[in-house]
Amino acid sequence: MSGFGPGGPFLADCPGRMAIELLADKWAAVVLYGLSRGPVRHGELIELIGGISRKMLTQTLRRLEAHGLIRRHAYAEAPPRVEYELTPLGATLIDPIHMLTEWARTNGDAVLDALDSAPADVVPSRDG
Amino acid sequence: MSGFGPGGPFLADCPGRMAIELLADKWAAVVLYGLSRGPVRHGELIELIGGISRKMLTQTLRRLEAHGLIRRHAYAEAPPRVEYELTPLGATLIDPIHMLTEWARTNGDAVLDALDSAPADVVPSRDG
DNA sequence: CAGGATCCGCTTGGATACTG
DNA sequence: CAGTATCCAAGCGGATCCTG
Repeated sequence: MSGFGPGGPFLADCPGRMAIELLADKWAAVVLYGLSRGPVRHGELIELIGGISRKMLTQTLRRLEAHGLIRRHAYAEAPPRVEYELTPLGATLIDPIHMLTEWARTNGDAVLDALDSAPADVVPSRDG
Repeated sequence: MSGFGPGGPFLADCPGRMAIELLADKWAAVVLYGLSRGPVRHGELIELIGGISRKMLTQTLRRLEAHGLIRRHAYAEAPPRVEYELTPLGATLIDPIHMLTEWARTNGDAVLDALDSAPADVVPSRDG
């Protein structure tokens, strides 16, 4: 990160931004985490994750694949079977993601508590 | 996370999702990181981050404030001065975010390398 | 300087239907 | 089953103008 020296921008153009933008995606981290135990099929991921459409899943998988984080393996069978798995590079992201989930287990209640005493016009999906 | 037992969805409805969605935002993590050294003014954040519009910054700040991660302090002066700082709760998120930046420093090149040999129709802003 | 209000283009993302 | 293509509504996000 090159730290932030007084006066200069420290956040733009640093590699950390790439990691942030990689996960600044509704589904990227969730999909990666879903693959953390081993190869999973397309349909399995749909059920596993819950709430994601096939379109978004495919789109997310393609993106992660392009970034070298996952690998796609299509079997020439009928009916077709396609499995996705983490690459060694992708596997290194599991720890940071896991830290986030750990954080949530510890501080999740505090966040929900804060949301209760919030104006509610900033947070789209609370009660509705 | 309650692990994932065979058969049931493991990702929906777990507190980890909240943390993911909290940071699954183009600017949330970046703003938090920008505040990690102490109170910063609105205008300073604009220059510090680089690329964010005032509208998005304000919006992001409001959201983080609603989640109890940052605190807003407006001084009754002329010209107006408003500073933002992490709450103790928000400060606990710095470590996980820092892990991501560390990951990027280590694996950033590998990701960029993978992007080079990618179809390029999946990754919006590479060369253009 | 901080930030609300408005307008508007563009992207996001779901639903559906179709291919292999 | 896995994936694409098309349509379309909703929201994001920038530019601009205005207030305190």
